[in-house]
Amino acid sequence: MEKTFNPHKIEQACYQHWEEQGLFTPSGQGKPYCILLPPPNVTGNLHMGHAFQHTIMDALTRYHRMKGDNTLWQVGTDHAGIATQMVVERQLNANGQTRHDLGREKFIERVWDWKEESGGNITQQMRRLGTSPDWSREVFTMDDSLSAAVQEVFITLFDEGLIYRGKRLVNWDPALLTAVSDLEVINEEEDGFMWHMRYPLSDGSTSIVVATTRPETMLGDSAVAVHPDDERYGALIGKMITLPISGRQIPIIADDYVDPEFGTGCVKITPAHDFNDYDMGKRHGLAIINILTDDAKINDQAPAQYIGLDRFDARTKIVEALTEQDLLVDIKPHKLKVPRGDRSGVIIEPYLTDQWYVAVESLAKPAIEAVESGEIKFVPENWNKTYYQWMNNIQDWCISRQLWWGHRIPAWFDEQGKIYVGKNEQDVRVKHKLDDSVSLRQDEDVLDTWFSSALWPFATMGWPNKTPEMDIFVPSSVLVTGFDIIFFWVARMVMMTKKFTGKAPFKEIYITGLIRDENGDKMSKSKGNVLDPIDLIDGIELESLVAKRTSGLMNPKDAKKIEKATRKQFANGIDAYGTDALRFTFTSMASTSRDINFDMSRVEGYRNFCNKIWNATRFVLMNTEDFDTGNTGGELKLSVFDQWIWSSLQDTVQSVETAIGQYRFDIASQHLYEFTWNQFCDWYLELSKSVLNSSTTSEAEKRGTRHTLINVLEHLMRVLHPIMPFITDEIWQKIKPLSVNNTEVNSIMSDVFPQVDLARKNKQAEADIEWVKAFVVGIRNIRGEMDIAPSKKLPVLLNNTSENDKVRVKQSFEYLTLLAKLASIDILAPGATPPASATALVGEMEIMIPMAGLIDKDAELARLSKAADKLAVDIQRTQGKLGNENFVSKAPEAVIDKEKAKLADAKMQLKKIHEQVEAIQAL
RNA sequence: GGACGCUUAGCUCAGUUGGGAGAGCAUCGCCCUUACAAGGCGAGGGUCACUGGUUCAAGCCCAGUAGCGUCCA
Repeated sequence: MEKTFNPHKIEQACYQHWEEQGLFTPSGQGKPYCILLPPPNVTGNLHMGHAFQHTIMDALTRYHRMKGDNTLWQVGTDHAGIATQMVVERQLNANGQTRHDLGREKFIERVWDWKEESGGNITQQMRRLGTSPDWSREVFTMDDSLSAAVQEVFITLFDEGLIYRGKRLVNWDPALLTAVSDLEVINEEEDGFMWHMRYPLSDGSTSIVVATTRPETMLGDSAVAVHPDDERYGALIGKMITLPISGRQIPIIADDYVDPEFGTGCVKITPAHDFNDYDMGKRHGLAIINILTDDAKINDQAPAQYIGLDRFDARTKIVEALTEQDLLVDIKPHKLKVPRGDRSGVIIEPYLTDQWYVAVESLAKPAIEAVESGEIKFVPENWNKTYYQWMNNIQDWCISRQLWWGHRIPAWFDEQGKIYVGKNEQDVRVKHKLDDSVSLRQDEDVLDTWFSSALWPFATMGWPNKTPEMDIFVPSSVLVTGFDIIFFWVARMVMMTKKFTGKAPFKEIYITGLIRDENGDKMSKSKGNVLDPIDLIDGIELESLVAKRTSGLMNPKDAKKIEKATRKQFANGIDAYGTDALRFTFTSMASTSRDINFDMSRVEGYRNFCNKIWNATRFVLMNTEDFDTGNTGGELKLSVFDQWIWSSLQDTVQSVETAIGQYRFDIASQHLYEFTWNQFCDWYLELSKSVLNSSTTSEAEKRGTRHTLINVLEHLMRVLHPIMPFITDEIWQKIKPLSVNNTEVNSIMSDVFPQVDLARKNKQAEADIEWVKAFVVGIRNIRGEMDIAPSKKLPVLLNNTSENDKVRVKQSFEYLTLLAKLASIDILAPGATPPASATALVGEMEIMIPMAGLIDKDAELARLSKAADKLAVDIQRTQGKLGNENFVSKAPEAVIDKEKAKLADAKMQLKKIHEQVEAIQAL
């Protein structure tokens, strides 16, 4: 083995082996365990959030697989209507073409070509992360099987009256010319203005001033609203206004939606161009006047001079016109939330169009009940509030998109506009008895990508066919996802799965935190703080990192700032930390908090952890490879520390299992780290040297320790495997032949997770080793504080020893000497006068290092005085408690006893220190 | 405006049913000790945001204040 762990050398070959051997497919035996991968966007790249969640899903998958469950991680990608269409359109644009030049059919062929060539990027990146989904079941939301499910669901819902067509306001992207979902609209605060405009009353009596952020929409105003209780305007309610520019007559209405404090207290109402105004318009029966075209230009509803103007040019012209007519009262700077399309970046318009909707009310009810009844549990539980809040205010779902790429809506219109829904035109004709004299035209629109994603839990299992998977893997075990898509995806899956299978889509929903940068900022391209998980695995040069972060920015002006910050933070680029270190970092950070600030120094720490494991293995192999480990018989004599490490391992396995059961991967990771580094490496390996390198230990003892070395390590690799798949398999391949594990499987991932063996628990051995540690630490302490070189071997005297101490000294002599670097250990006879010494306590036993020639008198006095101060504080506090009548009468007995013991111990220690101080001062 | 969350060591974070404040990284000192300098040994470092309450006892429970954040409208 090389001296340093080199992840790059092992990972890819290891993964290839797993995949070629088909190790990711469900065993077909045992309890079903299933995780559904939230299908990533086929155009996407693996980002830190994916890497984090995929690590958790993979750890769960590997753990359950090793526990013997029939484990399926269902994988696939989502066709991402807009994103994918845009990618391909951009390629066409580069050649001076548009999708219209190709026509719909040819364009869709081009998209499929693109998907075949480049659509697998993210799944390749998942492989780099070591994930173990069943690739043989990988699906794509546009596959025939899923498309069939989409059609079936659409037709059923339509036939039941739960899908309908309606004209209402939607989020309209005027660049992409499609409706978009709320999820695809980013509302961010931007600087704008509030224009105060004067509207004269038709009777010429007076005028009122309205305030708006969008003056151009006045062309579509159909009322002015005031609060019914607003005394300023009460007399005007019901009067008419002559709208400037268009000259239309509109009423002044009263509605308590109006906030009298905001602006002038008068609000212009434009039902066709604002969601709130639309609702108010419906309440008051106002005209809905659409003044825009699909691409957000002024349409022919407006006076001639404005027709065809872009919405922002129209704004300028209108403001000018109002100024000329002296109707513009004021322009105030104003911060407002501006909705922008996340793909196009343009401002989204509320726009009146014909769309398809799902009536969700009847679907929502069972979905709410599924959580209320505990059939589905959120982890952490608190997220169910967010879920309820949304589900109880749920709106009908707009499912149509004006795109070419996606599941085309299976609806046909005849010449009168009557709607027929069916699988295809033939099916529709048969179903509705339409002969060829009726001409039918299919709806041009496609379905929202989330519509197919909502069917993921059962469509991936073969629905609408009756398949074994439908029985075995529905409901799935747990959904691992971020809170940002509870509404858009999670809730919809629950509704659809309940509706079409009667079952829940999953039993638990583990909501992970969101990965942010080390300052708590969201990672984004425009901030230039994005980390690519693959770069953390493979490493990246500074120049490449700068180039990557500054290219393709929406706002190229940010490049300078980003470059500067990047050069500062990553002066030497990023090291190659390897997949296992990255995964361990993610699990270590997976606590219950909802924001996770990703700290690069943690990755480095866990890379070092990998190296520690690697080197511990080197040590174990050096001492077992060419030796008898007792596999083929021969007496095994386990030392106290052999028994202790086995005992300690049981606790670790138990803790890890408990933590995983509660989705506390941070706790699981901490136990693994602590055991591996602080117990196994720091103590056990050191202790083992006393047996292995000694000429006085028997062959049976050596065999016992070698046996323990190799087999504890072999167990440990299996416990670590779910989180660190590569290094554990690599090591396991080397050490397994030397261990007692005689499994036939050819990868650790197919082996079993170690079972807690209570017979290996050994309280006596644990207590003995705790005593040894206290002994050794006591001496190291003195050595460290007195600056005594580690190479200097020390003579040690023991005073005030109990029988138990004497037994332990005898038992542990070899390794005490080795670990504490001792020259000798002598037990003082009772009543003997010890020489002046530096001392440490193990219980009541005093460990004494004679000062002569070694220890400075003043330094030792200072050390003792510091310890005495600490004890004095403890004693005072404890005495105070025990002196408190209320405490003694009301606190539980156990707590009181504990305090008493604490006090006695501290007093004993302090007494000894005082004796020491006296002895040394007397020198 | 409504809902939720956060504030613990220099930094990033744990802290179970209330009962002696923890980890990693960073810092300081000593050490190339035959697995590991990506290491070993030792040390220092906290008014648990603030105020009040409940309790024998509060980082933890309750009320309020301040600051920060997210989602919804």
